Amino acid sequence: MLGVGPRVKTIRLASCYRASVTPPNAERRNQHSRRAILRAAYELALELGPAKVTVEAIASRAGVGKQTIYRWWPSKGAVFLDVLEEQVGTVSEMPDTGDVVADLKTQMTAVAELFNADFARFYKALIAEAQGDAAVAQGLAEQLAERAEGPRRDRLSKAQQQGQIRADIDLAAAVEMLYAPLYYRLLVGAAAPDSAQVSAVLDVALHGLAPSR
Amino acid sequence: MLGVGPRVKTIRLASCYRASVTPPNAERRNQHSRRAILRAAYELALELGPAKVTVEAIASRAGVGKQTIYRWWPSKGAVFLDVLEEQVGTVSEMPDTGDVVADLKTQMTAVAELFNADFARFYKALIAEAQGDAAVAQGLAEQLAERAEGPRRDRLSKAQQQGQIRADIDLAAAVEMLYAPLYYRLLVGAAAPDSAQVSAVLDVALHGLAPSR
Amino acid sequence: MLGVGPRVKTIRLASCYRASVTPPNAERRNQHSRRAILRAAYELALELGPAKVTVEAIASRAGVGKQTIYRWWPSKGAVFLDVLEEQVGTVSEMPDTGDVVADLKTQMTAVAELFNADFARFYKALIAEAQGDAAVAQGLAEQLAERAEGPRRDRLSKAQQQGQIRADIDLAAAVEMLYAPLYYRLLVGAAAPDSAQVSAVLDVALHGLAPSR
Amino acid sequence: MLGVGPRVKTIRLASCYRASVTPPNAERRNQHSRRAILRAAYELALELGPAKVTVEAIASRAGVGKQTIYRWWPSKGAVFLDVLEEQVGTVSEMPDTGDVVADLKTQMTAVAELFNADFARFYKALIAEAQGDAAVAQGLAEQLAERAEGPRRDRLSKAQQQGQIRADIDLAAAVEMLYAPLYYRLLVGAAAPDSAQVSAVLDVALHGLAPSR
DNA sequence: CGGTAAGCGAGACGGTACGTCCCGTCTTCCT
DNA sequence: AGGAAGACGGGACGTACCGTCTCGCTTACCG
Repeated sequence: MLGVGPRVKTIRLASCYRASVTPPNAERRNQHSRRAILRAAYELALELGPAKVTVEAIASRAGVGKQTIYRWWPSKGAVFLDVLEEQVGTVSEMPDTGDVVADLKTQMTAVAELFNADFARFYKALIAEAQGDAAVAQGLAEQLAERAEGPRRDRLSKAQQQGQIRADIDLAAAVEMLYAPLYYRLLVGAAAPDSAQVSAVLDVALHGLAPSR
Repeated sequence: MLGVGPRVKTIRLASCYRASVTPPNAERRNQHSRRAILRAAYELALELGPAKVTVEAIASRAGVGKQTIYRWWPSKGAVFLDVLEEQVGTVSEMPDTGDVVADLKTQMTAVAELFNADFARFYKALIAEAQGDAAVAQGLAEQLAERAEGPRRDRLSKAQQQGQIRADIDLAAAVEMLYAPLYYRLLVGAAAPDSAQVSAVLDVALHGLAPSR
Repeated sequence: MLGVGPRVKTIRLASCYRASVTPPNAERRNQHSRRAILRAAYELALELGPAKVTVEAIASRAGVGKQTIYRWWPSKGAVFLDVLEEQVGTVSEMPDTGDVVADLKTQMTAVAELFNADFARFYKALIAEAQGDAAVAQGLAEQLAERAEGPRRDRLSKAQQQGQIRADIDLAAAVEMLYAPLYYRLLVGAAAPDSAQVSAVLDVALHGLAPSR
Repeated sequence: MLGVGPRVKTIRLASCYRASVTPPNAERRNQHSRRAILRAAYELALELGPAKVTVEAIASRAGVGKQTIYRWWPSKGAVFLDVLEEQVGTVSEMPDTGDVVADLKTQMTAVAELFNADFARFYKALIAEAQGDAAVAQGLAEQLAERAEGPRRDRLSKAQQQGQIRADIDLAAAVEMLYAPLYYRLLVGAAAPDSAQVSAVLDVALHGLAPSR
């Protein structure tokens, strides 16, 4: 019957990456298949919308065996995470013209536009996936912290040193306040993020809610 | 003999047309079952974590036929939305002591605590569900807009009239800036929201990033 | 909120068009599973009686996924038909001692006994299934014609050539007359078939109703 | 919840008719509903084919509440049995012209025609139902014995007394031999019964298989 | 330079959950 | 009280995917 022969190569370890005793040899990995899988996953997320992408559909679209996916990624969400890494390079850089307000406006607007584009469907799929898969959640958080929040915090830090920003500001909180509204609208809001929102947020963030003395 | 002839496969629902059907008579609805279903859905979301709750488990836990769920809700997410409506009444009220900053701190801290409690797992399940179900997404957005953002905006509006807040502030943006960081951490951040975050956010929000003249 | 909008109901499969799909690869079929399924179906038909056997019970008893049944058989009845094919070999052979009357008595008694044994419950289940499934009905008829009636007709034909049976007899009708009473009692009669019935039938069949000249 | 209030009026007794402690008052029975139910059951059996008729469909077609069916019949099969009683009167009479062979041919041909007509679908539905419902099986057997076999046996008996049939014939077996082939073809045969079959059967039955001395 | 072991495509397998249909019981309201 | 209507708890249906497991087939390395 099925299952005879040498088995139990892998030990289940749900929330953690790869636990096979004989991991696949990465050097022999077929890069063509890898790219086809990432591409298919991205396309399908755009086409079908978040949460309707299946592993079988990815494999089929990529012209790949299902096992090839499971050999290299522990879950569908992990594939999505890899896709993300390839897609978001574009907006993770922070411009630096010397004018921090202008730079923030530039970059926040770019993010808002990204969240309005096709990419939004994919990103929502990934975040939904993360709610049920701790490894994906962690990967997403790390990606966000290192690739997105880091440069933003650095930019604010520089501005702070230049005196464009108050010295006693908690920069992490500042970054969250500036960008979280964009994520909020993406994930739970009725409206999509736009440049009007960016302007309003920047206005409040710069001058504060308190009336001027 | 059997099985000869062309293999057939039925087409996915969506590609067949749909016809409306007499809706169930709401007056005869069994309120006991309704409550048992909402209760079971909430408990299971807490116990199993987001994305592992099944309709069958809800029905079984509630001592109810599956059809009774499908009769009254179009999807699992819709059940979650109804649960939400029953659960969040507690934090949707906005205190009004006359001191808007103190009130915000009180209420934001309450929300942060809620997002740290069991409720967080449930809320994440709901938001994940919303990514794949447009009706749930819309319901969630409406719930948020009407029950949560509305009172908050109203409170800020009153404070604005009292001169505690600048007159030229976009209140919707302000509310988003204050609360979005909490949602951001709940859904995508590495850390959970806490009172330190609340303090930092309020500090930035009140006095702004710009250095005092 | 949720659930507003027109209630919808999906249309029954039959009214949607069907599309053929790649059939499974018969070479890779797991013979162990196949046998376990046939065995489980037979056992359950005996234990639970006709019409209480479910596909889920067969799959569970066989230690098999439901899909493995649906992959290889179009319906529960088709499984039963395959079981039949494996079970009835025993009584489909026709003895040939040279004395056609003795041979008929031997074989008809064997059939009567089969219809009194556990097998009867199974056979009734199959025939009931056939009433609602044209493919099963056809398969059953073919099985009967080829495996049962054929050899019987052949035996009578040989006897006819040997002068043991009138030359102008319609052999198909003769076979039906001899065996149909057994099926009749199995399916609709109050009493079960027995050797007394066999004797009575043979007596009438041999010498006819008409008084001797 | 459901099920509070006075309950347990009826005791389940699967294989037996009616076991309510307070049976309904037959005098107050709505004869209009009764007829509508029988009529709907018959029509649906013809239209949908055997085994696809549901109680809900009968109730709906008859413009009747489901409970009205369950109040007066223990099962769907019992309804079918009642329908049968109304439908088969026509062919249960046995003609008596004095010529038993002619009479048999007349009546067997009538039965064969009935089994070719729409009625066949209904009758097959009933017999299929009987395989899974002992009460229906018993009712069917009784109906058959009393209404069909009885008159036929009586006719043969009379012919026997008149010397048209051998004195030492087992009349029950004779009746079975004559009519069982018709049922056989109806239920499991490939071909439908017809007048050619009737003639062939009568030929064999009258003169026997054995060669004339 | 031919053997062998890995990655690969394909897809069958044991499962779980889906959303639907229908069962037989029940409750409500109407006649 | 009987009946039309239909909500209810339950259970089976046939389908979609899951993640695991063979199968042959390249393909690249190694003896």
